[in-house]
Amino acid sequence: MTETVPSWSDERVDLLRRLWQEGLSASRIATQLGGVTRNAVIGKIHRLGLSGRVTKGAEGDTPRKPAREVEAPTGPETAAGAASDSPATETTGTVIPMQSPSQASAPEVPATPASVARMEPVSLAVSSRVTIMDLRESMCRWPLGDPTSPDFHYCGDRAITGLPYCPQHAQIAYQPAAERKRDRRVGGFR
DNA sequence: CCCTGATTCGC
DNA sequence: GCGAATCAGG
Repeated sequence: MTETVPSWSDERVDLLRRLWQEGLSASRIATQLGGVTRNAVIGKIHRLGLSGRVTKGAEGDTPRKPAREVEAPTGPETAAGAASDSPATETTGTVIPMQSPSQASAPEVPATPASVARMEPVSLAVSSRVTIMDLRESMCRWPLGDPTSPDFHYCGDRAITGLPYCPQHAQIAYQPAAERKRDRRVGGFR
């Protein structure tokens, strides 16, 4: 099978854009895309020019940090690098509408997870149903409920590092042979 | 320790 | 262009 997932196909880039715009973290986007790390996602985000999701117009003053200061010439020439820092005018003071007019397929309110969570009153019967979307590397993947049901979700608790399950479910999943030894009955499992 | 994004730089 | 390594922070 030639399941090649080489570069950023249009579909993947599109998905990346939407997920990023929706506020998902880079690691989660990477997990969902598959085959890429969060670094790749972040790198692509920057290359696409949509870095820095603006959530707060006022504060949130994030001073640009050097991040990597391998060799510092510590000379007058450093001004050259620093001068070319502001590519575009920042701090316009205007709130970003970020509502593209050509944004088809958005006739109604998109109702992003964030907005839903915000307007969450008290009428949420199910407490935090961890779906496949919410699953992360360090979350317990113990399935709960009927996989064919829309109610299906995962445990979602903190998984033991290196294991797919939380301590409780890992205990169920990995029962020591020693304990089963004396409890072993003839003719079948269970 | 878990996570987040930002940046640099070798490929 | 890509992304691992790294940085810097919550």
